[in-house]
Amino acid sequence: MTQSQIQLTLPDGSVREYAAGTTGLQVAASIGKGLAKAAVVIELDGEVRSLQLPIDASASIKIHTRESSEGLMVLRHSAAHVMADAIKRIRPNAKLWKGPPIEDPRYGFYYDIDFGDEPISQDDFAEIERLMREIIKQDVPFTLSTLERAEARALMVENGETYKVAIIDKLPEDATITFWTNEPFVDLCKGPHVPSTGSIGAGVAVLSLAGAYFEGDAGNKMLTRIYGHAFADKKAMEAHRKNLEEAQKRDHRRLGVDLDLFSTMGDLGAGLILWHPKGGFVRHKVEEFWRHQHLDGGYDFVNSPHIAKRDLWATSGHLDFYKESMYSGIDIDGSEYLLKPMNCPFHVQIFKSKRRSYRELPFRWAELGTVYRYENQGSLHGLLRVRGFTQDDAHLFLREDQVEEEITRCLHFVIDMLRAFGFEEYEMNLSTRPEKSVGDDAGWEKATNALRVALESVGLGYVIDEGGGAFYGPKIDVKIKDSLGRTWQCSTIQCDFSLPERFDMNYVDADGNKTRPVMVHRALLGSIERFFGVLVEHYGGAFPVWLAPTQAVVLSVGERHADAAEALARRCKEQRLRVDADTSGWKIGAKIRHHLWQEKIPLVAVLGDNEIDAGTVAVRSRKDGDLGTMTIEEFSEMLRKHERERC
RNA sequence: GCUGCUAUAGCUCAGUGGUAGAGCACCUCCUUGGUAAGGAGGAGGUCGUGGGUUCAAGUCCCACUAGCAGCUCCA
Repeated sequence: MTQSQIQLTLPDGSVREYAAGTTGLQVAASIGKGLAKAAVVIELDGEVRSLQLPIDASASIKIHTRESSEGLMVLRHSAAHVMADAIKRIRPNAKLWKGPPIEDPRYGFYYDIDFGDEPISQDDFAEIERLMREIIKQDVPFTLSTLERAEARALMVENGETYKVAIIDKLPEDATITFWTNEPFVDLCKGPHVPSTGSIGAGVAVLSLAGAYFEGDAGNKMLTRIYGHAFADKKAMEAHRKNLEEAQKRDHRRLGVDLDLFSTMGDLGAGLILWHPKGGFVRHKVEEFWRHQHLDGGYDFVNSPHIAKRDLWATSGHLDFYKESMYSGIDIDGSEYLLKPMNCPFHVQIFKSKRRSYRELPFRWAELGTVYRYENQGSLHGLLRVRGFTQDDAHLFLREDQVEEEITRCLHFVIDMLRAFGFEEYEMNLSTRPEKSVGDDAGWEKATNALRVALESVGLGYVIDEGGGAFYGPKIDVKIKDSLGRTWQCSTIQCDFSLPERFDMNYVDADGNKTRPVMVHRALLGSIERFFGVLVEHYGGAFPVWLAPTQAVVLSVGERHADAAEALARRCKEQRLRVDADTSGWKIGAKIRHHLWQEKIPLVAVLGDNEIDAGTVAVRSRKDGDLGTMTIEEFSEMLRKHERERC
């Protein structure tokens, strides 16, 4: 093989020979015309690269089409350039900062721009999109160029791109400064890009606009971030829009109003939740289940007040670390009391209320404790981010030799609990020691190891979040995936080296010596408010029979069936089944539509002449459709079965 | 907290300085029905709150409160 020949290994293992300097596009074309057309980028020895660049050395090669996630990332990056190009045409004085694609495929790409005194609004989106389509239609090639630092700087100064100049000035001495051009637009950029604007296709849209701090620092000036999205084709874009609509229909804030579950408005203040009777009932069922699980799991229940003297929070360290998110004091008899942001200091006080022996450990103390934290107004969000919420908190006080087993138990406990609510997929994180932290290396090592052993025992895989631990100890976070594939963080298991020290906790060990217990914080559902919000979105408001505030409605067909319907509902209620009767004058079709589809009640039981004669009901399920007729005994047994089996 | 947007009936929304509107929901009546909307009528609003401009403000301006999309933060 001469030096001017290179060998490219395809993903299927076959090897092809090309002249050095052949472009990715030419390689794709040599494999197939269709591939050349669909290709947007290649991967050479794992590095994603533009198709239009020459390949100089032998490598393994993979050609990504617009369908692959790598291909879409590049497509979106290129679309960001086209959007910037379009924006500069209507706002020539706008200064560009950065415009990357976004890893999470729910979002596409954005560009952060300083519009100065010529702001942009949503009304401009249509024009930006029109210009983008025009640029895409013109099929302008994306070309790479490299400039000397001085030239690069001069070019950006000339274009008025002060932010880009700043980026250049920050680049290391030996950095290669590259630009990508799609005439007439030039952008300081590493690439890679699609071959030409035409490759972006018709699946683009400008979607929203928001503020974003320069360099992501809240101390800096705020720029305008414009979000867009790009897909392989128009159809995929439409599918994405449909998805967004579906998510919107499931939005717990909307369902909270529609189904009369809870409210956040009213005159009580931001981030505070009113639980209406129906939401309150679901919460009751969740908490009832939670209590039963904890009793079975060897926990004891404790309770603590909402306020405590300032000193308690000074000792615990909360005042040092979280002062700005704690509510200001209440004066009681000349002492300052603070609203509790956490339950742990109280549980520590319970531990300290008497001398503890190693024989008593482990303690597993659980509390549904309501805490208050000041959250920035702008981050409040329905039930998911609030200022007052109830944690399903528990603290374990352990001997060192119990840590590994207890943490493993905890993690299994979490999974069992989440499964009951239909969450089957998890993402687990192990967060290790951050820079600013307390405790010694050996302690961190031991605790982190105990968490790792627990994670390995459940065998669901995990990701290490280096330095992501709390200042007082390492932690495991469990994220759940809902029915739309979105992830939510609820559960956390955290080791704590700080509080036992700060509160000088100890127990008497087998040798009669005072010994520090190990403390573990854990929350399974996290915040009941937040978990309920996730649950509403997960089920789309259609709670399963065991959780539903109303499990079934008996529908009378005509006036003469009203008494029988009322009687049946009453009989069910006597058996603690949550069954109502609808004896209104509506037609049967309208009743079914209302209860099953609008109120999202799991079951309806139709009662007319036929059923009364036979002593049956005609049952229809929201989930499974027509269940046919069944005796009243069979009907109530079915409800009881759902209740028992939590489905 | 920051940037932008928003606030009209229980809900969704229309109303571009000159006497507050629709659909759904609600109430009443008619209809007494057979598996995803029967019909008629009625009631319901200090237009988020407080200031200002104007002969006149739901509409324009300012502040506050609350919400939305992000950003920052999240023990």
